[in-house]
Amino acid sequence: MIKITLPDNSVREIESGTTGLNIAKSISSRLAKEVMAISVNGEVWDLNRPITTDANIKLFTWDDREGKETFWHSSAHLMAEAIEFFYPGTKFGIGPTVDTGFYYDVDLPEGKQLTEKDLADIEKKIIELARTKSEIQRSDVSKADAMAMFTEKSDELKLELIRELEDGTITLYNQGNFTDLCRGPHLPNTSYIKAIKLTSIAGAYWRGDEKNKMLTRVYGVTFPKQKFLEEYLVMMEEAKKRDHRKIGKEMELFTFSQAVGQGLPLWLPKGAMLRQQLEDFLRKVQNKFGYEQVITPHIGNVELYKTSGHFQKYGEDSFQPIKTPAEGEEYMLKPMNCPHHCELYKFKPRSYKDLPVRMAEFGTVYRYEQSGELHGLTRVRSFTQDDAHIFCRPDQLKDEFKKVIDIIFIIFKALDFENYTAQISLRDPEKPEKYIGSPENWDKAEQAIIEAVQEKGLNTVTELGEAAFYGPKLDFMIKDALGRSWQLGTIQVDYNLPDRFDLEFIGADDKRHRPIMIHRAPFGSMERFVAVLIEHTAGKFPLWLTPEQVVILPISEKYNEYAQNVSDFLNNCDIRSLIDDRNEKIGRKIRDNELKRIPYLLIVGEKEAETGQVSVRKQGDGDQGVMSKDEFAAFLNNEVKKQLSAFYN
RNA sequence: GCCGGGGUAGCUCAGGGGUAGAGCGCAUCCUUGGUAAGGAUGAGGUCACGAGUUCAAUUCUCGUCCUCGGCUCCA
Repeated sequence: MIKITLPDNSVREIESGTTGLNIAKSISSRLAKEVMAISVNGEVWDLNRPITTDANIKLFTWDDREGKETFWHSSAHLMAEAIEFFYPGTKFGIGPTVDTGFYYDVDLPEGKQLTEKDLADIEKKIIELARTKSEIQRSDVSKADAMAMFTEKSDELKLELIRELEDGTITLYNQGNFTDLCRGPHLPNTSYIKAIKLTSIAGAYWRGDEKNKMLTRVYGVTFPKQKFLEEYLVMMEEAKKRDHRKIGKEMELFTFSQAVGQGLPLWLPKGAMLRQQLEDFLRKVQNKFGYEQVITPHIGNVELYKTSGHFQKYGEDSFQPIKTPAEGEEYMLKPMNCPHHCELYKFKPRSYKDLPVRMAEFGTVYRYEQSGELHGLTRVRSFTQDDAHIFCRPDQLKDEFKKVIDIIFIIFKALDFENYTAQISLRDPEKPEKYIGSPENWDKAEQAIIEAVQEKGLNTVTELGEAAFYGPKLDFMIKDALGRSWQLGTIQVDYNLPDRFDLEFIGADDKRHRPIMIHRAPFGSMERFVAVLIEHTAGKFPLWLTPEQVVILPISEKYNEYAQNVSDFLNNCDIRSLIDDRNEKIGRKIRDNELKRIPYLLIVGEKEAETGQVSVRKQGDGDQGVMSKDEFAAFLNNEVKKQLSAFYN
């Protein structure tokens, strides 16, 4: 007999060799049906693997991440079996799970190709295979046996993987006619898988290295119930409606032109207005935090970027230098603002009493991103950073860093961004050649971020190898409508640029000292931020950001005078745009489709003219009642306040 | 940059070797004047661009540009 301990700390005595599935059965028959995996002393196991020692266990179902992963991992194997059925001789790379579903990288036989049209057949086959209720069996094998087996299949992808494994740790999983090298765990049998959707097909480099062969990656997602699949499909449809590229076009916020060039966004009037609102908002916040606005040119001498180190790092992948009539003189479109700001810092000697110096600029930069990477407004070749650089003393660093976190919180709160991930990006200790600057400075910079984050009580994940080449950073990531993660806010600690630019301040000791630089951009870039904002609000921006809010619709011309009064009033309320149906003095004629998008409609008619009132309608919310001018003022202010309250809090 | 889909009216898309289609939108007129509407008529297209095959190319082939899904990259 062995002792197992459940998550609630209750202990059960069971026979040695009992499986997770049997334990689940002994608890309840319903759990036995839903359970998908078990953790044994912290390690996730197959349900049908015998437990032979005392253990802490936890059972996982579809509701647990571990349950889903086991489910999808088995699904990947099943898909591989189906693909092998249609394309014998296919070689299999890796088939892991992702956030939603799984994929398998496959190398199809010479001359064969998978297209979207083939997916339906594979889906059918998978369901067919699932229904056979094949057991998924685990077996330990020696390295030699594993090598022999995959040599016979001449699957050099698997052989490459096996070569890197240690003898004694190699396990195979088999279901039906398919055997795969795999660590597991897996479902007991294939019948759990009830519904499948193969979502897409794409190329992917073997082992993620662009020097390697390109394999075919098939993405899929499976569910234990048909209903879950249907819900998933509906959700994806809904998500597509929120795509900022679609809404941006419909609302006439921005566009692209082949003639202007790839990845170069053109902001339409309404989009420009929206963006300006965001800039004004941030400028106000930054003013409160002691920032000063600066303005720098869009180009800079190549030498400037050689000093900063950016040219050596990115020169070949940038827009190439611009020649001038002068022999040998070259300028670059600026790919970042920092070097310009360093020069601003240097324009006069700085005292320790002057620090911190906080320079802010909505600076437009130009980066030649790989063509395949461009994506709506989230990845473009010209974008405007809400950039600022803080030059401070070492003793001010942590405090300054924390204040930047505060600014980011103000922004996220005002715009209801709750589901962000804060990520500390540190250097990759195994690839020091990727970074500039001394290890001591890197240690200091990384430590400063970690401490500031701890003191702010921020939940973070830490990623090694994600740092910028000149310093570590704290990034705020937000997901778009389709669940893709984008970096928005970023704060970076930099000891290197001050060195390279030989920045100094005079200390209280009358000696020269090196300031530390913080790079930061709460929005990240205006382009990307607007994109994410569109997807979060589905184009229903907070009132204070809405391009057009109120329409006056007089019923007949003799009320124009009254409409004019209302219009004057609205103008005083900082309402940007008024549209009137028939009064040309106020505006152009309104179109029906425009009317549908406008949040507030005022109807000014005979009754209202007599009583001095307006009928107010709110889009999606119907009649708000008949109001006097003052009542309407109060109403509108209240609406604005509702939207602003988050900011005021 | 790489693999694989696309590019037909302002938008969403159908079609297909013989001079181009729908719905929505747009324009004009009518109707309606407490209404986020109804009707009639009409204007919009070198079928992304360039070359080739052909009696004939928007359709087939190749190249270029752009775009979409991934991969790689992301100062």
